[in-house]
Amino acid sequence: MKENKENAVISKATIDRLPLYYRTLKLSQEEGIEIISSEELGRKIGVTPEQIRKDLSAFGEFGKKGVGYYVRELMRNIGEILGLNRTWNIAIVGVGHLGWALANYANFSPQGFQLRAIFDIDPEKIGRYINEVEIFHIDTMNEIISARDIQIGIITVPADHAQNIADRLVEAGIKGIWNFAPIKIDVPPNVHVISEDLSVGLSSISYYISRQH
Amino acid sequence: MKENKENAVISKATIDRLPLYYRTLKLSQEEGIEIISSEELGRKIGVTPEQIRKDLSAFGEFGKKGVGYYVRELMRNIGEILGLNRTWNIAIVGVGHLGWALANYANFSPQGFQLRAIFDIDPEKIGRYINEVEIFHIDTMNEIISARDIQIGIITVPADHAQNIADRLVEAGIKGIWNFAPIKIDVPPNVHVISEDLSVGLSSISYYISRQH
DNA sequence: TAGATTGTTAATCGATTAACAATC
DNA sequence: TAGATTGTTAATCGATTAACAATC
Repeated sequence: MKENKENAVISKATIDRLPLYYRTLKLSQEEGIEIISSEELGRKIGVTPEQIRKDLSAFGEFGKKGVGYYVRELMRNIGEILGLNRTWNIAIVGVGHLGWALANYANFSPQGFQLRAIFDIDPEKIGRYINEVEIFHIDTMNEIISARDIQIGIITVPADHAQNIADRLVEAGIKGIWNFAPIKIDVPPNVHVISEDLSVGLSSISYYISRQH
Repeated sequence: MKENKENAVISKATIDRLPLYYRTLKLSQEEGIEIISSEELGRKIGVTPEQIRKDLSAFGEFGKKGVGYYVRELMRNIGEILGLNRTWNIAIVGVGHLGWALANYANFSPQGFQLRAIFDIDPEKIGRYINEVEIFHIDTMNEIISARDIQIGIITVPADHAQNIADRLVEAGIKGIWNFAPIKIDVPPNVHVISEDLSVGLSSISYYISRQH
C-alpha cells in the first residue's frame, strides 16, 4: 500500500481529483502519448497545472524536472495510491432502473471492480441474472457477501429503505458504500460512504440558469 | 426571480447545499412537521446548524428568532431561490443503460422537471417511447428543442461523443447541461454544466478503504 | 420574564494560486 | 548551455466555525 509522504493528512479535494488524473492519463496513454506536462494534463481536465503538481507532491515526486511526467509511470503511481492495483468485489442492492443500469455498466471491471452479487426483495427478480451475475434475496446478504469476499456495496434502493440496507451491508462486513439513495445514511467510522445524489444536479442547474441576466 | 441580498456572490458550496435543504424540508413537511430549527435540520442532513444559518442568510431572513423556521415557508423560499417555482423542460441524449434509467426516473417531475424529448442515433430506437416520451433522431435536435422549449439537456452518450453532443445542444439553444459522460466538456460561458462523473465514485472509495489501518 | 434560536460579525481553518529555486 | 518544467514555500483567497447580540 502506497503511503503518503510523512503521514500528512491529504485533503478530500485532492483525493477527488486523483481519479480524474488517472482517467485522463489512461486516455492519453491510449492515444500513444508517453510524456505529459502538468500544463497539458491540466488543460485536458480543467484544472490548473499548479493544482496537479501540488496534489501529486503530497504522495511523492513522480515527474522529471524540465521534462514532465511519464504517462505510464504516473498512471501506475496514482493507481497504486487509489488502490486500483487489485480487484475489489462489489454488490448492488436494489434492481430498479438505476440498479439495473449500473449492473450493466461495463466500465467498472477494467478498473478492477468486479460485480459479484446483486440483491433485491422481488421474488420475480430473484434467481435471474444480469450480465452473468445472479440476483439474490436480500435476506441472504450476510452469507453471500462473506462467501464472495465482497468489500463494496452499491445502494440503489428507495430512500426509505436505504438506511436499513446500509445497516445490513455493514453488518455483513462491507467496508465501503456507494449510495445513490437521496438521503443521508449513518455508518460506523470504519465504513466509508460516497453519496451520489442524483436529485440535486437538476436543481443546481436550475439555480444557475434562473439568474442568467 | 429571487435576488440575493446585496448582489453578493454566493459560494458554490452554498448552492450545492440548497437542494439538500429543500429535499429534507419536503420530507419533514410530509411527516407533518411545521417548524424546524437549524439544529434539527442540520442533524438530518449532516451539516452544522451554523452552516445552514450562514447559507440562508445570504438570501434573506427566513427564520424567527427563538422559534426556528416554518417548514412550508422556508421550502417556498428555497424553491424560489433555486428556480423550482416553474417548469423546466428537459431532454435526454443517448439511450444506453443510464439514459434509459434516467428516462424512467420518476422523481424529476414533482420538482418541476419535465422530460420532453429523448435523442439517439440508433434507427431501432427512434420512434419508440419511454414513459410516453418519444425518441427522436439526433439530427432533429435543433427543431425539437426549440419547438418544445427545452432548456436543459442530459448527456448520457459515450465519452467520445459527449463534446459533439454538447456543441449541438448549445447550438440548439440549451441553457444547462447535466453531463454523465466521463469527460470534461467545453461550453460557452452562458451555458451551465454540471458533471456527474460516475467513474470516480468507486475509485474514491477504493482509496479510503485501502488505507484503513 | 426566561429560554431558545436566529442572523451576523470575527476568528479560524483549509484549499488554491503565485512565485521561484532546483534540475533535467 | 539555454529552455522547460517540476516540487515546494509563501501569499492569497474562500469557506467553515465560533461567538454573541438581537429578539421572538
